[in-house]
Amino acid sequence: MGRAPCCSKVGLHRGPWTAREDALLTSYIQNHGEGNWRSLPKRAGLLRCGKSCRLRWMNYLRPDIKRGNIGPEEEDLIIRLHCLLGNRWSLIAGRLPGRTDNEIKNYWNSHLSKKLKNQGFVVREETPRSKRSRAPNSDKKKKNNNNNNNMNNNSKLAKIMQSNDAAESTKIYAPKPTRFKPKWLVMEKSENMTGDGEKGTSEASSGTDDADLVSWSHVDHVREFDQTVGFLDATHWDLTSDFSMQDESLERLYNEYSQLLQFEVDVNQLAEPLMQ
DNA sequence: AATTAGTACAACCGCGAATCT
DNA sequence: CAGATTCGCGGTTGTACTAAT
Repeated sequence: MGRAPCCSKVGLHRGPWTAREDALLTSYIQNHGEGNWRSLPKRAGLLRCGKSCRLRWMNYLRPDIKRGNIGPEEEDLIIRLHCLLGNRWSLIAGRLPGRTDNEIKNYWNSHLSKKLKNQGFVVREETPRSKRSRAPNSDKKKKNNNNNNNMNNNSKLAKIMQSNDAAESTKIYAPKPTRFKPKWLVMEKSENMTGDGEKGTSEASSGTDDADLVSWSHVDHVREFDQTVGFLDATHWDLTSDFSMQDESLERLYNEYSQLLQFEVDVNQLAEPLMQ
C-alpha cells in the first residue's frame, strides 16, 4: 500500500507559522476552498507541505474555531464522551462545535487526565497505536504535586466520575472506528459542493460526519456503556439527575449526540437483514 | 536575578483507510 | 484489480512561557 512520501523534503519551511504564511493560506482557502492539500501549498505560494497546511488550517486558521476557555460544561462533556469513545478525539471534537481534536487532545492530556488522576480515578491509557516504534517519551516531565486534592472546585466532576465508577472496573475499549461513508451521503455532499469542485473534505462547513464514521460495532459499545454506567438507553439519558444543565448550548450538544446515537441504532436495524 | 522544573499547546510523524488511476 | 496517492487520525515532540526555588 503506497504511502505518501513524507513531506519533510528539503526547501520546505517547518516549525511555527508566520503571520504571512497564515495570511497566504487563509486567503487561498477563502478563494478556492479546502481540499487538494497536496498541491495547495504550491498554488498558494507556500513553502510548506500539504499536511502542514491542512493541520494549520484545521487547528488554527479556520474561522469557526473557538480557542481556549474551555468551560466546565464543555469539560464535563469531554469527560463523558471520552468515557464513551476513548481517545477518538475527532469524534469528541465533533460534538463540541468550534473545538478541534488537537485542542481537546491537548486539553485532556494537560488538564483533565491529571485532574482525574488527582481525584483518584483511573484514567485509562488506551493506545492501540502506542506500540509504534517511536521511543516512548519516558517520564521526563511528570511529578504531579497532588498534595491538595482540590475536591471543592470539581465536585461536579467527581460526581460524574463516581456515577461512572463501575466503568473503572469494566472499561470499554471500543474498537477503532472504521470509516464508513454511505454512498448516498457522499453523493449528497458532493452535490452541495461549491467552489472549484475539488474533492470534498469540507469538514469546516459541514462539521465532522461522525454518524457515518462510527462503525457498527460501536453501537454495541454504546449500549454496553449505558448498561455499565446506568443509562437504560442512550436515547433516554437522564440529563437532569446528577448532571445539571447549565445552559442551552450544552443541552443542544446532548440533543445532537442523542440524535447521533439514534441514527446509529436505526441504521443498525436497517442493516441487520443484510447481515444474515 | 538566575536557574530549574513544570505546563501548555502548536506542530510533526507515521499509520491505516479511502480514493484515484 | 493492483498499486499509487491523498486524507485524516492519534500519538508524540519541541519549545515558549510560567512558577518555584
